[in-house]
Amino acid sequence: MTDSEIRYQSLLHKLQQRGCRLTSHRLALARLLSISEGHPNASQLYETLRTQFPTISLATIYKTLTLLKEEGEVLEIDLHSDSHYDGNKPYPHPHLICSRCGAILDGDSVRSLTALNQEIEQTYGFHISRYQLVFYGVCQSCLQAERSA
Amino acid sequence: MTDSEIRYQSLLHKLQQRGCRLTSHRLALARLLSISEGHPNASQLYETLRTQFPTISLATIYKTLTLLKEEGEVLEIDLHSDSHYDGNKPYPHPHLICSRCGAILDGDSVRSLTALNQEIEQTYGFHISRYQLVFYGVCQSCLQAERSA
DNA sequence: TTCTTTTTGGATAATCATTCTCTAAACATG
DNA sequence: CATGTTTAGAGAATGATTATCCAAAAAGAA
Ligand SMILES: [Mn+2]
Ligand SMILES: [Mn+2]
Ligand SMILES: [Zn+2]
Ligand SMILES: [Zn+2]
Repeated sequence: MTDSEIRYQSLLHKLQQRGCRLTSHRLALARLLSISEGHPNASQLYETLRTQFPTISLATIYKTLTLLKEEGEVLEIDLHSDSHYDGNKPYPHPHLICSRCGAILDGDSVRSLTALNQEIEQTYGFHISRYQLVFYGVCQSCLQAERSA
Repeated sequence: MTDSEIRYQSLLHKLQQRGCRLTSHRLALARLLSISEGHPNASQLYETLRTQFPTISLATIYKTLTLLKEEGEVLEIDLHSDSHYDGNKPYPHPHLICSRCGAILDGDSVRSLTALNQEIEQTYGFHISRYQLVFYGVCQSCLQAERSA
């Protein structure tokens, strides 16, 4: 069983547990989220699904995303113009956004994050329940392309 | 000269440098930003100013905020529903948002932030130009109020 | 100063992501 | 199959933000 299939089953399981009807639209969205490497927004999900399901509505995308968010199976990333979604790593983790190519990259695998969280809790007596960390700049491949040009 | 007056003069200076007209509306907004301890959003600024300047428009607030953002004198904090603004610390710094009382607190004075930035640049070969870090949770005073209750 | 030309502040209208509402379809039960 | 209940999802509404455009202010000519 591949990673994305495990993810897909997990999404379905949570929807079922909640007693939601597993319609073809919802199944297709869950699959798309589980196979998406990037971090699509609602419109991108909509446009992709519309080719196979011409009658699907944007509101259905939003409502199902909200369900999956509430079940902790999808992470919402609030950006300036809209929200993007991560269906593979539904826990808080840093994201790197390239201002050249627009890519939204995962920035987990940083050790110093736990230290930062601890320092915040200690310094400010603040009890953290969740965080959102976004870095804006230029990604590795864009930097390399620039250098070799 | 108080801190907020220094800040006020700095805002005015940048608007002048840019060749902007220093209207009463703009002066009032600059002053309000410089004396605000919290992190108001556009509507809050609007409502506050409207008592003294009944003809001011929300669009004027937004346009002046954009000017000051471009001049690096105001930091915009993108949150889920709207943007909030910091006219006193216009450089990126962490914010702590309390889900009980709604306060948006400054979370500068954390040493581990530079380590995190360095780790991101090294691990991912990403060139950071700016970041936004928001912690959600419960603030110190709300925790204390809860304990003593 | 007075008239003309140019700039731009800011009120109003438009936009667009997101949410609300309500109908029609799916489900359960007898 | 009939009848009552739930809910998916299409279309309408909302609300923060942005674009447009007119009037007022500045600049320049005479
Ligand atoms: Mn991610
Ligand atoms: Mn701040
Ligand atoms: Zn890039
Ligand atoms: Zn609080």
